[in-house]
Parts: sequence; C-alpha cells; structure tokens
Amino acid sequence: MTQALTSPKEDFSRWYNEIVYRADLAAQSKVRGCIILKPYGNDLWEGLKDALNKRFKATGVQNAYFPLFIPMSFLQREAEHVEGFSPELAIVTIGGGKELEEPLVVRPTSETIIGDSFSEWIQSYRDLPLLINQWSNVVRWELRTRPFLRTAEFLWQEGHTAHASHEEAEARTLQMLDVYRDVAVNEAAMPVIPGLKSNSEKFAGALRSYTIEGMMGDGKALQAGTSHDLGQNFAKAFDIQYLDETNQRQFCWTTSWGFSWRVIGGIIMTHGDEKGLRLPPRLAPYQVVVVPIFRNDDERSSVLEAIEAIRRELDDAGIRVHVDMRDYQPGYKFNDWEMRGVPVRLEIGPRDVQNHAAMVARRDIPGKEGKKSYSQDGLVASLKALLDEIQANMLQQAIAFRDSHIQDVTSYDEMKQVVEAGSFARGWWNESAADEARVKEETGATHRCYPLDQPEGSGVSFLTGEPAEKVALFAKAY
RNA sequence: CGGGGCAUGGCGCAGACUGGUAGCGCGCUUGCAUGGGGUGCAAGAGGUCGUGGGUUCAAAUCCCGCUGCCCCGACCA
Repeated sequence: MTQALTSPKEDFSRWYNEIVYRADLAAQSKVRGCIILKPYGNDLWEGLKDALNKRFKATGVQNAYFPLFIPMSFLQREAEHVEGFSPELAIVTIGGGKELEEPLVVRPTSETIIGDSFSEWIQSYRDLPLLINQWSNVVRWELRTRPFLRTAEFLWQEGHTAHASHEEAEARTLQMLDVYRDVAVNEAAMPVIPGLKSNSEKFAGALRSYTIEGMMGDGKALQAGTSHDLGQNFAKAFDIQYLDETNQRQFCWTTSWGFSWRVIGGIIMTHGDEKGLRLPPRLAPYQVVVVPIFRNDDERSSVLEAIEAIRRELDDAGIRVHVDMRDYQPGYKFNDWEMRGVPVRLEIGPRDVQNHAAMVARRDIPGKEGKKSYSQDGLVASLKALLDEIQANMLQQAIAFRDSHIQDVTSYDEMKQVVEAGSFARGWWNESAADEARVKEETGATHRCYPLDQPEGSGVSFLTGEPAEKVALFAKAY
C-alpha cells in the first residue's frame, strides 16, 4: 500500500516537497540545490511558456537568446548590480584546462550581456523601442534552496527593452507586469496583487521594481513575477545611446522583467490540498484522465472500445486527454491522478458502457460531491463546460482565501499579530529602512509591496502614528 | 560564516553503547486470485554500510582525518 500524503495543515513544508516529488513534477538532483524537471512538470512549464509567449507576441516582444557565460567585467560596470549579485555568483575560472585571463560568470540574470549587445544594436531613434525576450536558465548560488521556489539553477524568461523616453519605459514596465498578472490570474487561477517594491527590496540596479505577490495556502507571500524600470542606469553603464531626431546623442531608458518556474511552486501552494496537487485546467498537462474498469476479457474489450471512441472525440475537440492503461487497481489510479492534480477524471466500466454513461469526478470538489454520472451524449460539450467551471471555481476559491487573509492594521501591535497569525497586513506606512528592518527582525515579515491599487486620500502610519501617503503590504514570504 | 543533526539496497529506517561479516517497511519482479477508492497470498531480485587511514584474529559497529547532505539564522526570484 502506498503511503498517504502529509496533510498541508500538519506540515506545510513537508507536504509541499512530497507533492513536488510524488506528483511527478520534479526529481531530486544530485547536484546541490538543483532539481530535475520531469516530463509532467515540464509540460506544466511549457503551458506557462505558451501562455506568456502568446502575450509577448501580442505586445511586440521578440524572442532571442544570449550566452550563458558573462565576462566578470560586464557585471562590474553597474555598481549596485554587481554588489547585489556578487554573493550568489557561480564563477568559471578554468577553461580548456587553462586558467582564464578573465573569469566568466554563469549568468544570474542577463541585463549586462544584453545591455552590451543593445549598445551595438541601437544607433538611431528609429531602432527604438527594442523589445527582446529570452527563455533561459540562470544560476544563483543560494544558501538555502527549495524545489521550484529557490533552486541554484532555475528556468525563467527575462525580457529586456530599450526606449527613447522614460515615460515609455515606465509604461512598458507596467504593461509587462500586467501580462504577468493576467497569466497568473487567468491561466494559473492564482490571484496576485500587483505593486511597487520598497527601495530595499528592489532589483539591484533598478530605479523601480514592480511585483505581483501571491498568497500561498499557509498565508505566506510569493513574489511570482517582477518588472523593473531600470531608468538610465544600465544604459549609462553599457553605453546604450541613440541619435534623436535633432541629431543629439541620448541615453536609452531600459526595462527588464522576469517570470520563473517558481510559479509552478506557486500553483502547488495556492491550490494543493490534502489529496495532493490541483492543477488549473488551462495549464494541466492532462485535463481529463480516463480510468478503465473491468473484471474480465469480455468487459475489457467492450470498455476499451467505448473509451477509445470517447478519447478520440475529446482529442479531436482539443481536450488534453489521457487513458491510464497501467496495470494497477482502479483505486490506486484514482488516488494517483488526484495527487497529480488532473482536473477531471473519467471512470468508465461495464455499468457505464451499458448505460451509455461515464462517471465524472472533478478535482476542485473533493469526495463524493465532486462525482457525477454524465451521459456519453454531448460529453465533449459537458466536459468543456466543466473544465471552464473548474478553472473559474479554483480562482474563486483562491480569491476567497486570500481576501480573508488580508487584514487592515492601524498599529504596530496589530500588524505583528496579523503577520504572525499567517495573514498579510495592510496599512498606511512611510518608507524607512529602519522601520522595515524592525518589522523583519521582530516578526519575520517583510515589506511585500505598495499595491498599485491605492485607496483615496491619506492616513496615519501604523508604525509611527505620523501622517502617511501610501498603503503597504507586509507578510512572511517564500 | 555561526548553532544543531545525519550519512546503511530506489525511498524511509533499525542494527552501533556491549565488534563476529547486514535486517525491516514501502517500492520493484514473477505467479495466482482480485478489480466502481491506495486489494490479498506466495515466491524472488537488489547493499564492498559516504570516504581515507588506524586499532583488532575479526569493524556498519571503536579511534582519527576528510567529504557530502539536512535543519535553524544571515542572503535571495
């Protein structure tokens, strides 16, 4: 008998790891802090990539690819940038058996090497805006790692753009943030809060960093995507200049924005339950899985015949369907696919064949309530509608959870209580590095963002009692 | 880098204090039965006990060194 999964309520961390490995998303790698992305997990990642690529294309962004190795000197050109990334760099000092004249850094992000190219590609205002994205792996030697959420090597997408004006760059920064929000909410059914990062939390070298913050099932925050207005910092460091309409040399305004496989972790922790993973239908590698049930060869052939007809119909309709022909007990398969988060399970046995029906179990509603017999007539339409309903329902469940775990606070004590109870605290606040440090030290929470959606007027800081202009969000974070 | 643990078949662990050449559960293979919620019985395969050295007739076990990993903190998408 297979061992039961740890309940998320017992031990959220352990439950998370079990799902990653047992739901067949990833395998533990022998390399420190790395994971192996398994085919099922890769399909999930490909789904996210498709969703993003579609939107990038719609906003004029083109895909390209830049080298993995970056000369050390490139990083050193932007002071804040190198300072921010130095502690977590992997550096190559030997190549072809010889000590290199200049060490190569395994990219932790590509602003510098792409900036170097941009300086050559951009000559005229006619070359702007330049909108480039790359899908790649990056390496950050983190001290502590967690599958998908923080691995030494991770897969992501990083977009880099150059513009003639700051307004245009800032608009692009916000536009891409909204693309991330759109993908998180409408594809991953993961509600997120778009906002601005505090000075101390912003990207190393950026003027301003924006984020989308999600809330996980244990009330902790997850930064699910970031978009940076780099001002002219990198343009000046890499000499990205153009001649404007009046023949004047001008520095560009650049942006960068990234979205990583960390969101896979976000999906797990947003939707998962005591039975395992729950995948939103739009991203699920298999949307419908069919479990055949039979006792003997006669039943087997009639059941499989009926299943093949249904499978073909669903497949033709563009539904990602999989028939589980493995030689396991049906009960084992039910649990297995539940753990792997498949949104809809079809159970088809002799009784269903006889009744021209199919037993349909939906993953978003656990137990018997989620199980219902459907007629085989119009099954495709029924399942399409059901998948949409599940997608919407998962988002609603997540929104309801999130909204009930954000508390407005008016005093520090209140804020402390709220955060320690595993909720987000939202309150008026004046940015100050000292206050931020105090919050972190005393509660373990960090400033998450200033939500873009700010209330009217002004209020009073929960930390100091002084007048404040912005509302900030604090939470413990992954 | 500070504090604490662990290293034994694919996974989880016992054996160590009191040395005698390795065992359990899960998983895997085969057969029979079973099949609408993790099925049962039986028979199998699989380990030079992280690594280097020492003590001993004999080391998973005792002693010394090394390495790796995990947890708590600092750092981070």
